[in-house]
Amino acid sequence: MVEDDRLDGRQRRGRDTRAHIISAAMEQFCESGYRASSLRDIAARADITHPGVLYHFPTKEALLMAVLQRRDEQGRETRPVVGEMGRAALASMAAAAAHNETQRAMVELYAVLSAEATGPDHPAHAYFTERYERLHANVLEAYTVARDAGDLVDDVEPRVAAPQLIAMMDGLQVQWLMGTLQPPMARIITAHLNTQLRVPLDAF
Amino acid sequence: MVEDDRLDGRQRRGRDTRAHIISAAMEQFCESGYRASSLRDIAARADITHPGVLYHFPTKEALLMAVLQRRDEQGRETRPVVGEMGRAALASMAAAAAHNETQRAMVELYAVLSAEATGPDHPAHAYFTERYERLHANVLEAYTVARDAGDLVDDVEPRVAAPQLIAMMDGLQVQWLMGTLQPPMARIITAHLNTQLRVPLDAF
DNA sequence: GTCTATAAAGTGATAGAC
DNA sequence: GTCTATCACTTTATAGAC
Repeated sequence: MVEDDRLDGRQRRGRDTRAHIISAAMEQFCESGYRASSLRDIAARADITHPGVLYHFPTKEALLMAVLQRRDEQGRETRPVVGEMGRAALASMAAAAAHNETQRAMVELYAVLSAEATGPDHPAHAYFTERYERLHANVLEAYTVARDAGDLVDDVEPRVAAPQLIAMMDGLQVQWLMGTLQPPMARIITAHLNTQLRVPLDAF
Repeated sequence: MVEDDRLDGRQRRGRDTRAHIISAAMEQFCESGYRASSLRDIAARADITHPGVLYHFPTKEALLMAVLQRRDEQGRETRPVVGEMGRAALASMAAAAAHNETQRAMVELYAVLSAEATGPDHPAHAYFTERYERLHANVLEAYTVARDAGDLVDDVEPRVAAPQLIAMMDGLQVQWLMGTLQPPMARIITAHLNTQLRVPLDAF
């Protein structure tokens, strides 16, 4: 019988090439965005040729979607909000900001891609509108629950506070990537939340 | 004597072709960003061929810088802050947000470009770091003056409040472009400023 | 000052060998 | 499953006519 995962010929890595390509694409998209990244750049990073990449992903766009999907699967960032309630969910947003500071490549990917995907014709446009709507719904609920629990200062309106918080996190990431941000992102987000919460969060 | 601005031959528009090209490039960059815009696209908009464009601007990068420079010259947006003091300067940020809502193309240009320009190798990287530093300095001073005039709630730290406000404005623009923002940007910014000011601004 | 023509390089994608 | 070779196209930029 023939071994199913033999490594003869050029088949060096067995079969998880697919996962390896996604990692390479992730790095490349992080550095240059989607449009400016070529399949050849990505292929080179994965130690393969570009038709090799296209064997696993029919188009460049399919590869992009695979990258975004993999990112979603491995969780983080919007996930912590789900399942937690009110004040705790808000605190986890500050934690996410702290976590982001250790993930420059990921932050870059989302900053560049979400701006690119602003145009309705961009292949990731639907992905990002859905992502923003989901995120907004989660944060809105967090503020609503916190208010109903009496955790918020009086004049905080969830419908205004939710887009504010999301915007602040996104905007800080650009300043941070640009290198023009002085204090840590988490500290700035915590300070913002502390103006809305009756009992302040612990500082980061 | 030969007329200096004669219109013989193909020289239809006299000499302000240069300005015309910049306008065309501005529109194109707005819609597609820098990297995805080709000189042919821009040339077509200016009713010219692409070598015609390259006669006036040696490289695509030079054209980009001309677009950004022209934008700075015709003022707006960061300008109102200069010369105004404290509370008034902060109010003008909310006014800028309102103004932006009538300038989708411009907002798009800056959102896409500032994310692209995050990478140190991008041709507009220096432009944007300088821009952010200048903006930060202006907003920082606005908060400092406002605080010293007793216009601010007690625990507002200018060094934290400045990046917060800038981030919120940038982040809201992405949500707005994406089409996932419910209330008007100006209202959201005004609400934020009103949590910091002793006497609230008029609503927009 | 603007054109046509073209160079030189890069793009996503396909065909077919191994 | 990955390669080489290549297609059809687009890109920035240049040369030279008018």
